[in-house]
Amino acid sequence: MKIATWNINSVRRRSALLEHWLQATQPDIVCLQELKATEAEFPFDACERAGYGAAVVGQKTWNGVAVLTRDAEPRVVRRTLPGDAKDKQARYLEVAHAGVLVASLYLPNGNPQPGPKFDYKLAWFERLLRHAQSLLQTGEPIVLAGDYNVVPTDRDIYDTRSWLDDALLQPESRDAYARLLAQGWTDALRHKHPKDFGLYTFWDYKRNRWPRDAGLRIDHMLVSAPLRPKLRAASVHKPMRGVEGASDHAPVWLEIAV
DNA sequence: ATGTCGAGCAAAGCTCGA
Repeated sequence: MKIATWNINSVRRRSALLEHWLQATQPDIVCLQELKATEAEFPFDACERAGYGAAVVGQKTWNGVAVLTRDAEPRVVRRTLPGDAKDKQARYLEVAHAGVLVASLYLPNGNPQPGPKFDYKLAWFERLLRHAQSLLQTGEPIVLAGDYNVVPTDRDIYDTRSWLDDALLQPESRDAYARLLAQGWTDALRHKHPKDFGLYTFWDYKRNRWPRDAGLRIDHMLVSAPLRPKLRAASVHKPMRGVEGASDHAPVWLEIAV
């Protein structure tokens, strides 16, 4: 079984690209982030042509997450991250499919820091930590996939110099991610490539960063203990960053033995 | 500070967010 996650950076701008990519790669489950669209604006038709059903948590202009399932309608488990009923940002969606619980999450960017946006990021992270702990305690096969907006270590970035003040590299952000892993989650991509440098998922549009391969690893797939021994492969679909009209993120995928 | 995208507002170039 193949599961993928992709920060698509506007699902309307890239609906044709999404359709072609689905047809070419055929993952069983796909998590999308940064739809920049409401549910009404979501290209259900393009997904359907590629053979996918879709569940969408959308919002006008910003954020937005979705989960697509091949040859099936997704069974939605929850549409919000628990812990703050006043938080209306579309950043979390949980679906059950083929015996796996899959979450598509879009953690707040947090820039500029310090400031209210960074505070929101850290508060969202604490909510995720609490919910992830309760999910782990079920003992079920679970994948938490998405754009975490965290560069876990200096191995996950080309060079830290121009990013030292960025919210993605702050010690508080990295500490929260480390505490999440310490609960018992496995970072699938890093687990399969423990020593690799150049394992990136995001290349900023600015400053010629894609041609220079000046990337960051911020899109992660965390799997629960029952899935860890079943992990066959995990990788980045890097060519998708180089196509005409690309998102600034490449898809990440993993394969589980069934 | 810079750089490049995408969306929104509204009719063109700005602002915001990333």
